[in-house]
Amino acid sequence: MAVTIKDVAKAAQVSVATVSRALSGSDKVTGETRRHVDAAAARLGYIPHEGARSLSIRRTQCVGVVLPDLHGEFFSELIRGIDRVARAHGLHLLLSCSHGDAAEVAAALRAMRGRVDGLLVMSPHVDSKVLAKNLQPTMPTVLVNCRDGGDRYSALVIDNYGGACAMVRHLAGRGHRRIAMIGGPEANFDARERLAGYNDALAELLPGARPQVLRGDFSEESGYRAGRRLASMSEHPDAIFAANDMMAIGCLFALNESGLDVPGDIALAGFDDIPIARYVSPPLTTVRVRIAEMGELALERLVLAIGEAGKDKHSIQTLRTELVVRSSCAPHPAALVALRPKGAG
Amino acid sequence: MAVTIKDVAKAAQVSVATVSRALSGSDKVTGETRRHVDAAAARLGYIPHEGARSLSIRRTQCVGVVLPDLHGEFFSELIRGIDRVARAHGLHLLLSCSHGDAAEVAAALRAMRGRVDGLLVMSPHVDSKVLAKNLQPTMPTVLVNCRDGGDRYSALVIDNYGGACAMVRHLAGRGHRRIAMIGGPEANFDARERLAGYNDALAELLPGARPQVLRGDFSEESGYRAGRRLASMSEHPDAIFAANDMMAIGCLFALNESGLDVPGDIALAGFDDIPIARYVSPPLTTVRVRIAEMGELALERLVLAIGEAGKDKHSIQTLRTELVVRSSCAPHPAALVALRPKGAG
DNA sequence: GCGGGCGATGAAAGCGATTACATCATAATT
DNA sequence: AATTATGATGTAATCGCTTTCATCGCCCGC
Repeated sequence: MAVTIKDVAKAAQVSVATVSRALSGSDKVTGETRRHVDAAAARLGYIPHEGARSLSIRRTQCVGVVLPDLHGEFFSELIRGIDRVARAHGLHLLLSCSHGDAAEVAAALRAMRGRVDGLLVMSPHVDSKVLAKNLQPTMPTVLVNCRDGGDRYSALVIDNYGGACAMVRHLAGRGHRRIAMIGGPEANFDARERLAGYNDALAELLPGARPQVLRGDFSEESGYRAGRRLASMSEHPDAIFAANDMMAIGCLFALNESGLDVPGDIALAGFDDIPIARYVSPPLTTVRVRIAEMGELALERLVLAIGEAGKDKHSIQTLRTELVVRSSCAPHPAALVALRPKGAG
Repeated sequence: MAVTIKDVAKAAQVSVATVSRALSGSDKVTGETRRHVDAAAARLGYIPHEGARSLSIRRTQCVGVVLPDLHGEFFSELIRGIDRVARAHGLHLLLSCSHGDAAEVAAALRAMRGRVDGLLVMSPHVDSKVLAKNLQPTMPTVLVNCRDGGDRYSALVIDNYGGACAMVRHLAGRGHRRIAMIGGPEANFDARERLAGYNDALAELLPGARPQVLRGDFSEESGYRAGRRLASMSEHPDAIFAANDMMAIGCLFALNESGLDVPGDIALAGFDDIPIARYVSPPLTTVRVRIAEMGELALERLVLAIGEAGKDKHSIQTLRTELVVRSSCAPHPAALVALRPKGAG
């Protein structure tokens, strides 16, 4: 068995209480005693048992993070933001991912009990009932990117709707009329909001245009399939708005394979602004979500909630998005003629 | 305070021991008692305190993961692999990152004591002394991608040397003679090995050629700078081998900006095969490191070590790399002529 | 010289679980 | 019917630490 505080006490010929006091910063111990204890601890290679410590002080210095998945840049960025704040507050991260399964979310939440001081939960597909059932009511919790927590939890949500509207406005502004969308998974909260933004903006800006939505699931593969279908249509759209960047990229490859040039023949836009978006060619016009920042804000919020311990306000904070114009969406040829009759470029 | 096992015991009118037995699977409790206890637990919304449980059973079902950073795809992939195995074994992940600082590594390691059953440490820059000093000797530990652990720890390393040799061989085989390298950080273990592979393979395959190495630090930015310098040379190399993909991509942009065509004017290769490598244009020829697989293997190894508890063999396992040929490295024009005098497409 | 205050230390009671061991009723054995 | 085996339950120790409270010198002022 590893060396415990008792061993140190014995070695230093003092009581465990004194060892505890001596090691945990300056309480009231003589300088000499402290040196004695420190020496003994060092000699034995004593490392405090944080688990026991947590149990005793009822504080773990850990926060739990429950994510739907770990695949891809989105989560990488999110975790990075979370980590940044965690380290600033001396918190450790207990990571769990649910793979989209409600039962796994439940298991993860329960497993966190007694291990963490607070919880960051992102699960765009579970309702608050699951949370209520598997979370102690006193556990400080911040929901990331799902509004379903109702008034029981604080939440941080992306302005998916506004971002989608902005993109449609941008495309329409460039003269595109037939704007198709590749949607995300039906059950996904973000996907639904983005779709709603698309539909509403389209109805408002181009009253005549009929929305055209292809189903996708946020994967590159599904974007590719959608791209094939769009390319094979007798009359393809002017512009394609994919509900996330990975699908946009899949779509891009499909279009290229079909001999369609982006942005020459067709405009293409995504959502998220994952790092890859800058690197594909043409670079992707997209809606930037400051993912790392979302992680930061979420944890800041949680730290606050932990501090307030119960007297928590349950705010919902919306994260603004930002249109990032790159070269995958050129103005529509017709619009070009209309706007610049002299034919620049 | 949250509801504890005592509350359940009181509610079910049995002892805490019985509650414990009833809830933790079928020990020896009457069916009726069990139902009673279950009902009480459900009614109170009891969720066991895993921290206390861990202390008692001396098992946390957690493994600690100490990484140098969380930025980028490499770690994302690594964590994904780790997670896959963790979930298969019912383990949770305690994540910590050291930002390259030895003191932070030390702090992270100490903070893990009593919280985890084993440790996965990746820190290409700290030596084994830091580990020895801040780790209880009994803590099962697997080092990822640093060989410095000596015989005290098990380790998993990438075959950086072999991969670099293979790439040089590939480039030389395509007729390139003046092959430059953009190196990684000097202190980094991987970077040194890749450089060694480059030097040795070059010496062996092209005895006349003088190695040309530019300093980089694995960042896209540093690759960009190196690319500018290479492009501005009076006589630029035939081929550039970057020590990782991000630098290769930075370099690619610099070359394009300078009016050099890849692969027309110059061949470009990377190392790692991060997902982006497929998406840039031209797609990047690179050395694939199965990063997720490395995470998986590392944790598998750790799980084994935890099981064996002390009687651990301290193996060093090398992870093979794999040449991935894409279109960023065309045959050298001279070689083309030499090999295919008829001038095939 | 003596009681009070004070500051350092130790003893012991938690924190919330598990589990060895004791207990006690009931079933089985002779 | 007496005794033992059996099996469910309770009691209490334990995990490694913190912290309250009691104790015990020691110094001070009167």
